[in-house]
Amino acid sequence: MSDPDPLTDSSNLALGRLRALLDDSSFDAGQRLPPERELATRIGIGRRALRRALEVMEAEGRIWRQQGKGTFLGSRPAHTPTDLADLTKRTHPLEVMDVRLEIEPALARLAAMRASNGDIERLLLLAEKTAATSDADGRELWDSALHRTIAEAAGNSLLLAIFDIVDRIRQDTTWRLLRERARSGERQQIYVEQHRRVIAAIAQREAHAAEQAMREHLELVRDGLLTVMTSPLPDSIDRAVPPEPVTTNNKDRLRHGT
Amino acid sequence: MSDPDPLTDSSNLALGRLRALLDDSSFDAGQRLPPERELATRIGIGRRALRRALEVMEAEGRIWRQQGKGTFLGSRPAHTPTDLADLTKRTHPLEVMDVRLEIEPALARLAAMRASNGDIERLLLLAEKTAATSDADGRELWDSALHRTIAEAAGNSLLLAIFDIVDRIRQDTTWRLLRERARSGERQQIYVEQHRRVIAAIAQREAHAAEQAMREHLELVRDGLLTVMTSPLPDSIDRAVPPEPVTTNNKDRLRHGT
DNA sequence: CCAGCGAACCAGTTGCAAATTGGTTCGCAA
DNA sequence: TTGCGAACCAATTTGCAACTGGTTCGCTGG
Repeated sequence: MSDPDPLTDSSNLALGRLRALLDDSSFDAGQRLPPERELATRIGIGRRALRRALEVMEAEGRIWRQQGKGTFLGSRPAHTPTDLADLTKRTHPLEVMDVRLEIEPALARLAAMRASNGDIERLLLLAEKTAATSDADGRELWDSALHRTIAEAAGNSLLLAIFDIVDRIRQDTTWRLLRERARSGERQQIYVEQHRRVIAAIAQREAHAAEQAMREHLELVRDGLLTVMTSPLPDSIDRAVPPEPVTTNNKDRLRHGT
Repeated sequence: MSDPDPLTDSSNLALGRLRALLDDSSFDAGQRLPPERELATRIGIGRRALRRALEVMEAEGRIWRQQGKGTFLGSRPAHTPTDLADLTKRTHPLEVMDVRLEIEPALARLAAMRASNGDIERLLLLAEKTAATSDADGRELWDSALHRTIAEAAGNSLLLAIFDIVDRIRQDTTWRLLRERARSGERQQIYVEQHRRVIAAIAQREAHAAEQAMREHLELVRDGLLTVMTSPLPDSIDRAVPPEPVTTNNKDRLRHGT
């Protein structure tokens, strides 16, 4: 084997000076470092060498960088609860199903207790529509509308908002193929029947039955997802590319060996 | 009683012309109307009269307006799931407690199954801290940290994000007094004991016991909230002003009677 | 050949000023 | 009293400039 990782002389020099600067200077945690261009001239070294050194320190977790913002000491601050846009990057389908299994049976139970007659009318209508639709897109739309109507009928605005969050993540485009495969075939018919059962329980105000029916439905959906995820793919379907790591430092990489 | 609502002649005229313009013209649903100033001159009427007419149509649900954006046809679009900033305006404490009762027992159960030993160490430490603190602020902080640590230990990032959303709403400043009153007195000691029980169940990996203990805890918290909300206030505490309706159309109101 | 450098360009972020819009007040005139 | 125009206030959008890290390029000196 060749040398594991020979930093170039210049980068080594930069790394040393950078550590010295950060260790004994007045930089506090969380503070922004000077921009790379300035830092490079101050240390007396080129920007490329500096960036290699910064990359090392970022890998060590001592700094973090973001394009357009700057380079900061310490570890990347935790996500605030409100930035849900990229939640889909940090979760995965099974987590989502676990959450649905916690929330939607409760919604069904509440709906059975609090749904208005108008809600129930709409639910019955949706059940028909779902059963009558054959194309994949249509099924998905009606199914989604059905579950959301139940969530609305539960009459808890906060829980509805949470349902919407989960639903938006669930509908993420990158999981579209997954959903389609999980829904195909004979499973769809069972889903329709399960929907009917949930709605019937809600219409008859049987809270416990509604909760249980919804739970059984979602458990089957989860099982379908599991089956699809663990069974091999037919060759015709091209796999999605695996997601990139958060930082896209594809260049300026340290060279290994020769 | 006097006349119920005599629209002024000018406003009536404006309303008629506006309806005509909207009905037979090429304005599609969701489209933005021309600005009021332009619309006023085009119809050939003053802006005040136009605004009265627009107010009527807004009340009818045919249009909606927003300062700085414009006037739009159709009904106000539904809230997107991502704008959580004002969720606290649309919910209320009992809804929040209902949601917590759905989510946190599940979190406790998952935590019992998946918590690392490090998590459990932290939980035990937090239980001590909570018990040892006496001031209200401190209790609130430790309590919050305790519940969140359990949520973290559950190992479901999506559920954790949802917990954070609910927790942020729960901590809304306008409910601060409410929380303080609900926590006062002998209830606090029971809470500490309940926390201990939840943590013990998690530490011993008793999933069902953890879930049940958390549920009992939250039910007591909810009962405390109910008690506080239904019992009369001492006179010394000034009540918060009731929230304003969404739109602040306090002027240009149609005049009733004489 | 190549490690290192500076320069230039790309892309994401921030801040600010201007423009636009609905919301409101005011004075004037018929 | 009623309606109008003008002016101002406040929320929102838009465009731009400046600055940042990310990337590519060509040059230089060994």
